[in-house]
Amino acid sequence: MTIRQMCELFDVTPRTLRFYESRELISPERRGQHRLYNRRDRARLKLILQGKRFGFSLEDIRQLLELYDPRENNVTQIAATIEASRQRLADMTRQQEELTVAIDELRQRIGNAERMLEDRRRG
Amino acid sequence: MTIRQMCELFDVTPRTLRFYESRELISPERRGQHRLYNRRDRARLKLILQGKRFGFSLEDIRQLLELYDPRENNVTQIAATIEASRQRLADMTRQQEELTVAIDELRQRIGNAERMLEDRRRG
DNA sequence: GCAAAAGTTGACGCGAACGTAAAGCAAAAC
DNA sequence: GTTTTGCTTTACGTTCGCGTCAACTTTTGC
Repeated sequence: MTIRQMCELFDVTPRTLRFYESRELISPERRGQHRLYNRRDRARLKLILQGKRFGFSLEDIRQLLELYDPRENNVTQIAATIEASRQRLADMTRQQEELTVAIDELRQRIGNAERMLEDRRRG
Repeated sequence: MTIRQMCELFDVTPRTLRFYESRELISPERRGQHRLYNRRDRARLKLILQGKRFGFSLEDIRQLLELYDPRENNVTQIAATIEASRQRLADMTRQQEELTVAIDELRQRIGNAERMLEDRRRG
């Protein structure tokens, strides 16, 4: 799959893909000079974009990707990856709890505002 | 409450508080030249920091704050605020759904990695 | 075979969200 | 009473995550 096809599939620009590659988040094969993306690359990109929506930095995401398909077989490296991942998991569970509360409150606020707006419009 | 007290309470720098003020996210009183923060300011700052953890921009957050305690009484303004807030709510619910799935998967990955690590250490 | 399209590597630019250093004022401590 | 402490504004600097040329090669269509 070419870079253009990837861009259309995931709604990103070529610049973005090359940038992620420069940060070692993806590493497509080369046919001559051109890049070729396979299933693994697509899976990684999907995770990258998801991680971004959760507010993680690209460096955080890079570490998570190590867990999802490891390149390093060093034992201490793996342990470090696990530890970093545990931290991300803690971030995510806390965020989930906060989200639940925040969503509930936001719904109520919107409801109030809607009623207030209706009152204003009538009288 | 002085700027320094705010900083300690919320673990931010004075620069950050002044920056948020310049973006009209908070507007503390003045005693002479000095800033004084009240309960309302603290509530707003709490929401700001929470919004940031959810990955919202300061501009997104500014619009949400309008909903939480409105300054504008203009009807069309209120309607716009409600609409923007609905969008944020949609973002948040989607993020919540994604988070649930992602947390589940990450837990499994960590579990796998831990078992793998144990195997390596033994053999 | 040759132009156009698609891809490549620099390199500089940019907005967001602050960091940081400089220079000054003002109340408070000694 | 002057030195320290705490806050102020002004302004330039920095990092992240790309956007945007520019200049070049490579592949593809006709």
